[in-house]
Amino acid sequence: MLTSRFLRNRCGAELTRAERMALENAITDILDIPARTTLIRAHEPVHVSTLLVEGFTSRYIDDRKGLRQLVGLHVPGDFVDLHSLPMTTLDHNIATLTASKVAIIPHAQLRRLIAQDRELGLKLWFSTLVDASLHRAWLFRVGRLDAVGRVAHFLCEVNARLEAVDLSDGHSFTFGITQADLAEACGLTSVHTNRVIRQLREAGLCTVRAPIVEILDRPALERRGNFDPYYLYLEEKSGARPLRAKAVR
Amino acid sequence: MLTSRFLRNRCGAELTRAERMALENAITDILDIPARTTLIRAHEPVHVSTLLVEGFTSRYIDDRKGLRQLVGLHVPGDFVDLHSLPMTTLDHNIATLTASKVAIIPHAQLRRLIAQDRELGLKLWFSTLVDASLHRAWLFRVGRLDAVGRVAHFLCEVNARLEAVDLSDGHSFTFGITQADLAEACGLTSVHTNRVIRQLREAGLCTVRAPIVEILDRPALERRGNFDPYYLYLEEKSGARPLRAKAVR
DNA sequence: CGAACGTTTGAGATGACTCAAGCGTTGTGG
DNA sequence: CCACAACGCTTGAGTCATCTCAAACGTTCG
Repeated sequence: MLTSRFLRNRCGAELTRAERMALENAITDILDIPARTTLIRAHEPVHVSTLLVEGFTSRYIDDRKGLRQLVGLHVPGDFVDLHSLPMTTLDHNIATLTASKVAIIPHAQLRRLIAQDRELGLKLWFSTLVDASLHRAWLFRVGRLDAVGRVAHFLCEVNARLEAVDLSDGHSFTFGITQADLAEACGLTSVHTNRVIRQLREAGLCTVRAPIVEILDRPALERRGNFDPYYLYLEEKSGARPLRAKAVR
Repeated sequence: MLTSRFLRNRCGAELTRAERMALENAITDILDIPARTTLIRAHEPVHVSTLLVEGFTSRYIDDRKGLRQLVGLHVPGDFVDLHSLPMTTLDHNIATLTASKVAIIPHAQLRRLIAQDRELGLKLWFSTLVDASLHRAWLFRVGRLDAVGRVAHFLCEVNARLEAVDLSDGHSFTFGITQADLAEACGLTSVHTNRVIRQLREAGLCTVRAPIVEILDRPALERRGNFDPYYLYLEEKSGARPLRAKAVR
């Protein structure tokens, strides 16, 4: 099923069978998109939402001189532009990084689904908020970590997200982006990113080669990147997530 | 009215009189909170949402060594934790920067409002997505701008947001945060932030002194910070916002 | 085979950091 | 009402991480 990875393993927001069918039936188009293709341009009105089925896409913001900052990455199962539903136009661009397959769901369909099923509406809302949570983790990464830490944190995140949708076994995964992409995501230059990758390899933490990333020492890599997966809102493998304390106030 | 600044001047999402009244009536508490007080701790379950009425609050993430990255700032009129409604726990902490007044609305009330009024639900969703949009702009700032640019961009943002809620005349505003706060928001050290502020002053762009920020040359400051206010989703002063092109696909 | 693209490496420049000290307010208790 | 502690701001000097510029190398693909 095209939607089978959407909200997979997301804590408390997993879709019911009925919800998944409803979403599946709302799909009006399935498209194959080549790598490096812009899907959505900032400021232009949007009337459909795009569910990523295969491949990787990025959100990015350009400065006046053409320097680009990646502000988000999407993996299969993510809605890349669900937020266009309440917002109607976006503040950033969305483009494929690798060749991708996407499913199209018109906003009109989504509005109908939400009207019929309030729970599904809340889950869609939830999924856009996970994107916001990712943004915050990216801010932490870029604002507070050194270059090695940033790349380590980023790779830990991608590994965890792909693991949640069965595209990583936790130790290696296919990730066909360039070092320049990695650099744009981490706020580094591609030259320095290259050196960072070498350092990670020489430290025995991970290897990044062509389209394969191998995590050699996951605990050490997570430590180096100050990585805590809480922000991904994934289901804990061992039952309920530990709720640390009682309510505030 | 306590809610009068919520979504004020937000493009296409301004509340109707009825919606505002409904929200106002859902408030169960009004609290005065001193500066530097934690409102919400990451990972703890939340059952109410908090609307900021006066003062400034921040969202932040700590690393293992206690280094802090601000990942968000809230000004009067912002819901600081509306996203706790679909998410139930947060991935980050929220604390006051200055003495603040907040209004409390229980999640149960919000759920009731959304069930009664789908449009209001979409507007609440919208307001959480503006936060996400701010995160993206912060990522761009921290990932792609130099120190002077980051501070310039940040001050432009605060000025524009305060202007939208009538707390800035566009040229100066009260903003009682420390240089250390500014540094944590921009991914800099406080020492360097101090030097940056001097540079901005000497270049005649703005002054930051005690609780007052003065914008001396707004166009130049916005240029220096690569600032484009689109991402704030504010109402254009002169009628409709220019929609650059037709729909995608 | 050659062009295009991505990766790798080197050398030098520089922006931001660290450490350290001094200064100016503000608030508080003797 | 003064003294002093606490806090935030300011400045200097030296260091280091990352950037810039430049060139070489290896694949892939037409």
